[in-house]
Amino acid sequence: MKVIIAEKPSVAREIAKVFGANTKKDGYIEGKGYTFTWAFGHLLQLAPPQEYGYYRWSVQNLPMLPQKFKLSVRKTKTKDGMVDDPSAVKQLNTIKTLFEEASEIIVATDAGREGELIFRYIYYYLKCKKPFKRLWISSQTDEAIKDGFRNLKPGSDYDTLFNSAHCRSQSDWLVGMNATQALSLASGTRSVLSLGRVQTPTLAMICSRYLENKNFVPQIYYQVAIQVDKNGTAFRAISVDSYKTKADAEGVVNAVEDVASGYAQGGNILSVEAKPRKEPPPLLHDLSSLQQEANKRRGFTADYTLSLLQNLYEGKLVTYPRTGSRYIGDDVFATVPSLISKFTDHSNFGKQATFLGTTKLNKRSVNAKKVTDHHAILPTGETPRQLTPDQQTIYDMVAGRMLEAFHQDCIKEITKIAVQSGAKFMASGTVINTAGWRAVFNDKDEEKKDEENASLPKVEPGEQLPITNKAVLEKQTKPKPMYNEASLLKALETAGKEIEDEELRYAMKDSGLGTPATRAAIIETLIKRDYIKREKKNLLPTEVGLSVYGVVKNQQIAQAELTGNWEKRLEEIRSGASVASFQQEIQQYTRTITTEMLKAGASLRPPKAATDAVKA
DNA sequence: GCAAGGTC
Repeated sequence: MKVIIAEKPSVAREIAKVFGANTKKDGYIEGKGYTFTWAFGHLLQLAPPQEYGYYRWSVQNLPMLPQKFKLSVRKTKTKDGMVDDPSAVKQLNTIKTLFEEASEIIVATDAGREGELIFRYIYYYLKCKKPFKRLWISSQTDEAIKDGFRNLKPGSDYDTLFNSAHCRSQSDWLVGMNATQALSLASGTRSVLSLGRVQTPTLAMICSRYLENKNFVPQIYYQVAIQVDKNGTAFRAISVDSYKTKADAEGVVNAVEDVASGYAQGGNILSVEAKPRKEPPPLLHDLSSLQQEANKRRGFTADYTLSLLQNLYEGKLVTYPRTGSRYIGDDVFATVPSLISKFTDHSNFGKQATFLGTTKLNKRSVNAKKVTDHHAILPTGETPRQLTPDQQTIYDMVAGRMLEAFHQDCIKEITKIAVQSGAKFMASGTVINTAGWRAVFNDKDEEKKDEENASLPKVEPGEQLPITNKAVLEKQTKPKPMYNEASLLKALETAGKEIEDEELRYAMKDSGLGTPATRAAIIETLIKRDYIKREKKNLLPTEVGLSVYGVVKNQQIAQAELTGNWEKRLEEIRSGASVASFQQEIQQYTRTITTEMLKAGASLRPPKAATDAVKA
């Protein structure tokens, strides 16, 4: 019997369906001589410190450098503390039994570093010796699955990928566990002051932006606005120059030849420029872009959006949610027309779905090379029933984005009019000629914000028009805004883009900080540690967060570069480089950061603890 | 009591 193991039940079900296997058992599916089982993500993790004899938090134990790492069942929190997650224990037992009966194992965990780790940890934990082959596919259409099974790879082809995954895992443990204990112990408080490769740079970003914003000194400057009239249609133009003092601006405003000053037609049209601009549709959503959009439009937290999506996914209404790709392959694209046709009766965008049925689809979101472990989020075509209002919101964002992504370009005309009257003034306006993809949601709000003159009247160069109003505008330079969940998610995705070292920047180009699946959890961790808090839509550091930032801000652990550096080394390991030298470096860094935190953490001691320390 | 990674 061959056993196929997937990363999650949904994938195992898809594969079983292609084989025509449909005998459902507890924890697996049987049929056609195969058994299809699954994990629930990581069932196993690197064992916590106490399993190496580091029973209590103590400076004497630091740094904790286990000779050999152990694996233990994923833990879950109960009222009696951390216990083995019962669902993981049960599934592991199922897998164990199936592996014992197997002649061969086919590994169908996600095609990536963590997918490899999920399987190998299970395989080694169960001390399994059965031969295994690797299924390597990035979409779950019937064709992709069949094709993948015709091209099964030897399991050993992925040994170096496992090595890089294992190194990632161990390095995060070593640096995170040790730095956390060191800082917490040194601070003398009883609270946990956690540090890690991802959470600490994230905290640093929030704190540094907060301080930059708070210490920003706004500069006041002035501009002059005039109102020009063309046959009863007024438009506003702003001085091209800005002025340092109010007096300068008043000088300019006084020179404007407006009607009130006795000039019937004092506005001289210098030039009119009208340029058409094509605006291609947005790409399909990945998790992060959807979280950002839901936060902007509805104020949903990243965590809440993920949980709504998970509900929809479990209800088989949307495809896999924790994807980092905004593209689909040609195989999935082939199913898009029929997916779109399911929305022709939709109350909001039925009309656009019907229209798309009659036209050539835009293929901007179709690129198999940019599909990684999973493709972009799509509706499945199943009919939703009884969604909560928030679930409906998210579902509509997924479905609506699909319609947008395959729709036509939006064609705009951007008009700029230059007016001379004492000084030079400019008016600009945007007119949408063909809505294209923008017809789907028909949201005008977003654009109106920056385009005050949505449309401008037709004028010709050389025309002399009356100026019906004029005023001095007082303006201020603005600081970069504080982070909110949307802008932070974006920043995490693109973290590393500004790294100077080209190699490190390259190593991070496809990753950023954290992964789509973990970014929401990182934000929640920082909140749980009392490092940051939500205030209205913003994420602001607390006193604790700022003082931890003060201690670590110049350390490597607070820089996105650390991830870039690791990614570069991990990629080298994946292509065959030695594991030992990277492990040596990590051990050395663990010693360094532990010493540093034990020293620097003392500055976090509360006044009483500090006095006690002096007495002692 | 602690990381980051995955998922119900």
